Amino acid sequence: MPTLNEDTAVRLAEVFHLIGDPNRLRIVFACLDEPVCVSDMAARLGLSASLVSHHLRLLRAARLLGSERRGKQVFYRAADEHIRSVLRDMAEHVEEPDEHQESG
Amino acid sequence: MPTLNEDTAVRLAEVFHLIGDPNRLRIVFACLDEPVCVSDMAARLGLSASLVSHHLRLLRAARLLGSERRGKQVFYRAADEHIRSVLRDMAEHVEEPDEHQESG
DNA sequence: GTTATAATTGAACAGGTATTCAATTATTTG
DNA sequence: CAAATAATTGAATACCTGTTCAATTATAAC
Repeated sequence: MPTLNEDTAVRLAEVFHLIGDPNRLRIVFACLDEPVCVSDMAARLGLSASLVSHHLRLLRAARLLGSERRGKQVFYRAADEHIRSVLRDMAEHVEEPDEHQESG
Repeated sequence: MPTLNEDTAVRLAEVFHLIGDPNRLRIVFACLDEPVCVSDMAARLGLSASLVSHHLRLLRAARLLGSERRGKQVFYRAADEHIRSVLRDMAEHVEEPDEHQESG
C-alpha cells in the first residue's frame, strides 16, 4: 500500500477535503442513515438553506451524496457504505488517547 | 450515529482536512508501514524538505504521525491503525463506479 | 572548534474557499 | 393565472492555507 500515484492522491484528497469542513461533515452525518431534505437539514444544523445548498452541490458532485426530488423538496443521503466506515474509524481515532507513539 | 455534536465535528473535520491535501496525503502514505526520514520522503515525493517539514508539523500536531530522532535524521510514521483503515476504505470509494444513487 | 548534513522555522505571497445576501428557478396550491 | 414554499445560483468578501525562500537549529564527522 505504501506508494500512491499522484492523481490517485489528488482524487482521494478531494474527498477528504470535502468532509474536512465541519459544516459539510455534519451535513454528511445528517443524511447518513436516511434521506433528509434541504430545509430540514438547515434547520437541524442551524445553517441557512443557501449555505447548505452550496455544500450539497459539492458533496453531490463528488458522488458522496445522492439526491432525489419529491415534490417541492429535494432529499439527500450518503451514497455508499465506505463513508460510514471511514467516519466510524476516524471518530475512534479522534477519541482515543495517545498510543503507538515515541513522541508527540 | 446520525447526530454529531458541534465540537466533535470540528475535531473530526480537522483530521480530514489534514489528509485532504494531496501532498500531505502522500506523506502519510509514505510512512504508513514503516518509519521514513524527512529527506527520504522529500526525495521520494519530489518535494522540498522545507515543505515536507511544514506538513509534518501539522500531521504530528494532530497526532496522525509520530516522530523519532535517530542521529541527524528524524523518522516519521503513521500513528495508528485507524489511519490505515480509513485510507483503505476511501481508496475503495474513489475507485468504485456509481451505485446506490438515484441521481448524480 | 570547524565543516557538513538534516531538519525546522518564519515571513511573505498567491490562490483558494466558506459564508452572506439578493435574485432566480422549480414545484405545488388556490 | 397568481401566491407560496423549497431550493438553487451568482457575486462579493473576508479569511485561510499551501508553497517558496532565506535563515536558523541540531547532530555528526573531522
